[in-house]
Amino acid sequence: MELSKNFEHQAAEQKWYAHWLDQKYFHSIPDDRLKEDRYTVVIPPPNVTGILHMGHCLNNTIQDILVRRARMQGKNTCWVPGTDHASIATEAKVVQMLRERGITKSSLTRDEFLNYAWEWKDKYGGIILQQLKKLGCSCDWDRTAFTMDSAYYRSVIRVFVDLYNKGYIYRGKRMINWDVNAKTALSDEEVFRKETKQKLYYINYPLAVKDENGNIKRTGENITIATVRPETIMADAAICVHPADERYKKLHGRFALIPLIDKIIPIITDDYVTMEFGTGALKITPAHDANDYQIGRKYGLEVVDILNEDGTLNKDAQIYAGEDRFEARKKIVKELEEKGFITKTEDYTSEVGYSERTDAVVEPRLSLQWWMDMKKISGPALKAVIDDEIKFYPSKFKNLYRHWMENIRDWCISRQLWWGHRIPAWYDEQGRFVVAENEEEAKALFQKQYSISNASLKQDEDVLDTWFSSWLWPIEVFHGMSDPDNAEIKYYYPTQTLVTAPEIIFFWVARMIMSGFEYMKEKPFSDVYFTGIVRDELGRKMSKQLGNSPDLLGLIDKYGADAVRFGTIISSPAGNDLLFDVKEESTLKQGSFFVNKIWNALKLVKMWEEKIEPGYHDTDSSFAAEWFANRLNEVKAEIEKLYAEYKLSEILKTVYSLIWDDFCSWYLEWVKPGFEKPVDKNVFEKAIEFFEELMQLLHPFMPFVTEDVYHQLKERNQPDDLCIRRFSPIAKCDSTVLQSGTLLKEIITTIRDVRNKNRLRPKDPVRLFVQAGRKEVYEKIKNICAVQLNAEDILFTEEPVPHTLTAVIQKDKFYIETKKEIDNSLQKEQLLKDLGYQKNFLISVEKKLSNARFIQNAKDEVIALEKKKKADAEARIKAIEDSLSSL
RNA sequence: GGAACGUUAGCUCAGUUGGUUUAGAGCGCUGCUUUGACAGAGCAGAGGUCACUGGUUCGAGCCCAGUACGUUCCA
Repeated sequence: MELSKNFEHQAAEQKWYAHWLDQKYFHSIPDDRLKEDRYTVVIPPPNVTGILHMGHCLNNTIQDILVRRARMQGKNTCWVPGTDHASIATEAKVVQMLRERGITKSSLTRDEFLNYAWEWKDKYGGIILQQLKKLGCSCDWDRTAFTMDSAYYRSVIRVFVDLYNKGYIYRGKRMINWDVNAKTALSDEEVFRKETKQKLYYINYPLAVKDENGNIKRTGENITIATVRPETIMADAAICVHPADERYKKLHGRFALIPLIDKIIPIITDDYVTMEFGTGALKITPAHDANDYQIGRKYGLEVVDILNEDGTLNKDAQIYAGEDRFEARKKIVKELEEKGFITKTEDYTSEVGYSERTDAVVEPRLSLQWWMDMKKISGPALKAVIDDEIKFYPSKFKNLYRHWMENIRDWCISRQLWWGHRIPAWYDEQGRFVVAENEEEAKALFQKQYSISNASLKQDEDVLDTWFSSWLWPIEVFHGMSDPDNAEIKYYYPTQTLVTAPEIIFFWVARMIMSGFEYMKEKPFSDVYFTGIVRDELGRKMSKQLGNSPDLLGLIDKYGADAVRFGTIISSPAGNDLLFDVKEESTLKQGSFFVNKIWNALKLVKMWEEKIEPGYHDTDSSFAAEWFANRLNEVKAEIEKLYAEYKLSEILKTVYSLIWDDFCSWYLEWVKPGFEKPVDKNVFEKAIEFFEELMQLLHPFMPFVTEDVYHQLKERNQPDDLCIRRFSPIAKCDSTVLQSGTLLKEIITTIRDVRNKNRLRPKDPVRLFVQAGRKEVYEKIKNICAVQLNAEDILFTEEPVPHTLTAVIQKDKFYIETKKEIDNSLQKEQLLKDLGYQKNFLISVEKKLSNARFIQNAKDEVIALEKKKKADAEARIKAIEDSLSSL
């Protein structure tokens, strides 16, 4: 069959992906393979609203590499795909869709809205899963899960009820991130911080004293505080200074008055205050700042909330009620200025939180929410990571994890949204509540707890944080919660490797570990591989906000999925961030060039097939095959080690070089038949065999081209596909053969260089004389040398050969005889340069060896090595000097 | 402000417990080579006082301290 000029990626991708699916290679069912012979991975579920960006591409390519390799190791391999329901993002999408149809959310009932939401989800949700197929991901699509599948939904509710009954979940008024436009609590990851220019206002608070009768009198003095939020002064509960701050020592325990409203507040001390910032005096506003809230709790300060849920001031503010917070700020500043309270205004830039969804400035707000007490559940999860029962790659994340776990804070799990798992709390008209899986049970509980039969109950309007469902992912994708102890959960749990982004180490990874120990009494996975952060060529993090993620599907279409996978992995060293050059697409080009190289090597080898002549034996190529077989095994052993450390980019580089350099540039050139020469059948078959193994090593990284080439190499009977071909065991390698190969390469390179430098054209024939100690080494490689160097003859000599070009390789001397005029000056220059290097080197070694303290302290083998270096250098110097004198 | 990590060739990175020839790779760059696998190529080459300053050591890219810069996370 005629091969196309280039690899046609579009057709091949479609063909092979369909074939793999058709053969059900990605489908796993529990079987009798041992525990160590199974490999399970659960996908970090992308948002159901998501579309493929670089982060997904990196993350899922890595998973696919690991999974494909495991499959080729003969393991029962199961990669579970799916999506999460992404409450906030999805609800926003649905609201937007409704708006386009002229419907407002407020005009709908909850059920009506949810109908629209499901409609949206069924129509547009999960596009990303289709995109993962384009990338070649070998997920078991029969297992596609969704965090709001009905069984999954029930499990989340059951977990909530269970944790509530254990006393881990409570309802409380606490500080949260509040989106004043969407009127919902936000999790921290839904808040993004932006450098924002602000003004820092210096405001005088008059000092006051209280007499025994509680009357307040101004002292006539002031204390000046600095704030960027003057509109919140009415909510101040104290002024705080550093206990060691000399300026304020005399004010400890005194009082001040809030300007404009003349409310008296205490002056307290805490070392939280930074003396150098502003005036060193800090206003404490517990209701409107998270840190101030902590201080307020510590000292039992009053909490005055002056904001409504839409960000306007309320009546407790006493002044400017009903005004928006930023309008109120302007007016208050004006009034403060007019009344002489403001002493100074400075420009000030700091990070301000904005809602990812509405871009509103996030308001720290006290709000009645559901919380989870994390200290009660975190213990085993911390221990498992500290003790390396769960291993982190790279391990630096262990510290980060430990720090977070040791300072863990309660988790706000409620969201003021409709799309999600509705909180199973039921309230009566008086606000009393019970937590139960359904209304019927709630009624029974009310009866039991409050002796009220048939209470009129209303379910909580809010839903749970999406992470409160995805933390059950490794369990519930196998129905371990909804159908405990079923055969699948017993077989697949715990999973092996979790591949995820470091950003969600707390939100997701830590919580999965906690839920794993809580509900399965066992870790959810053994290894966690954290990918780098994807950045653009300017070093900026790729994000939705910046819109600097490339169009992956466009790139796959242009360069092919294999090239995209190559480009992603090659620029992603383990444990480091990935700088993806979107502009030049340089690594994608490199990937597609690599595909082209492989394709051309295939064309070359296939051409030989027709030239096979039975009975023809090419003995010259036997060394080449012997060397390559050893080289292959050497690399296979290296790769094995690298996989154990998840050094995937290193593996890809190694295989790339093995294919391009060792196989194409050396091996194929060494066995290539001469012009119009026949081909030895053995040579051809060996080449095919090596090619197959190379494709196999590369397959996890570049599945399409490798599978295609595998089938081009030979006619195959089903089910002989590369995708499921078992790796052959790694044989020991013969270092003598490898050394001879290195010598051969060095000879070819060096003599080519000499030819180059002396302007000998490749076609100009030469004769080569070798003056070497061990001739037997040369017997094996000399014919290859002759062909590669276009040498008419290779002869041994005991004496320098006059009127030749010379070269020194290792300890051996080479004389190149040519009919062309020889320019000795170049030769001399080169040799002198080399000689200088060697002499300097020798001096440094001799210095070491003549140092008594070195001889005294260094290990024997180190000394022996230095002595060998010395001997080698001396031999080389002698060889170079001999060559020089023969010129 | 606190913490963690990093700083090696123009760019992106390797460099294993300090000694393995006065530092390696890929890409880029420079020169040469165009009819048989591939110019999306081949062959060769140039390019680095390992951020800085001290210290430990017979010996430091590697260990220690400090400085500068950068990134991330937490406030």
